Amino acid sequence: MASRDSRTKDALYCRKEKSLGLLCTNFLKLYDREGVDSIGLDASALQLGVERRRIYDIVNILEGIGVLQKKEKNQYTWKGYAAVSGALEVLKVSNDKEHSLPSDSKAECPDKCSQSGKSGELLKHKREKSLGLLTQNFVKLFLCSEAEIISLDGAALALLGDSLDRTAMRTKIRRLYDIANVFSSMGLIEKVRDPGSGKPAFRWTSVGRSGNGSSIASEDKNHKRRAFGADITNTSVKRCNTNNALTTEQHQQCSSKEFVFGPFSPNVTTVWSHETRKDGQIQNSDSPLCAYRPQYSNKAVGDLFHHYTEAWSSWRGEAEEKQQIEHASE
DNA sequence: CAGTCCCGCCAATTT
DNA sequence: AAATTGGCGGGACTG
Repeated sequence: MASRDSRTKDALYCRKEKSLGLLCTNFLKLYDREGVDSIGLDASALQLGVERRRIYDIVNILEGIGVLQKKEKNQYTWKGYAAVSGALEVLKVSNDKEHSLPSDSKAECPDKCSQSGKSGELLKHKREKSLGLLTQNFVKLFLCSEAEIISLDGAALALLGDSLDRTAMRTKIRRLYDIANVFSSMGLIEKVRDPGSGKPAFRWTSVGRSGNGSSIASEDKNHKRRAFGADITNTSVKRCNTNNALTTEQHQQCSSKEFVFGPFSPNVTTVWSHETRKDGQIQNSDSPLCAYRPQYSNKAVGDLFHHYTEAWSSWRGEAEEKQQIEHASE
């Protein structure tokens, strides 16, 4: 009922300090050291100074990339960046096998969904809307196509299957923002401007895409989001914190303009975003699967699907890195 | 004003 | 029943 708010005054509060991306950076920094292999959610929340809920977000996304793996209640196993390459490869393959767009109403569980009788409409597969699955599907969008730039709107549209529901779209996009922030903090993607519409979009930062290059490109070499002076503990004023009056912590203004984008190269080829009002510059291929094209009431989705089918014949040489997929240790 | 996305309510699951 | 998980989206914050 009554909510604690109206802190319109002394808010020395900086939103960026509470961002999921920063939290992720700190989380990773906290566990990316030798000797670590078990992560307790309680400890994480405590160490990072955030509520449990936030840890779940980070953990679920990270697990989708293979950085972590749930061990048991409250416990996750640290797999590290090294496991990302393998996880990404697995995602490509899995996408290869699925011959239909993943949607919210389509299950893809590998096991037999022996759901006999019993109107199990209620006991829906919870994975359907999990952040983890969304994360993986988002990755597939980048890895399984030639598209260089993808906007969250475009991704949401594609991942949504159809249902042009305004509400569903908004919710999906909101989730995508979370994932994008985490990925950005890890350097997996970079925010760019859609040259066509000028709207924000993301680009996968060469990790897993054509050309082996190297596993996980940058883990911590070029972070634009500066962390705090030296405190991993992200304890600061909340937007509307009642108790827990912290002393006047040294609040260095984090706003200003200090975005240090690396040497970008405004070089794009394909654009994934609805409203793509560019010339028919979209490369057209003649994949046999292009024939199968469900009637999406939206052109954007159609294009997206086009890219998917186009990607079917892309990865052929998968026998190059099949080593880091294990999970032997505990 | 258009993007972002924090925050935490509360439902679903698990213990 | 209590404790964990984690959808979901209102609405505050940017730029």
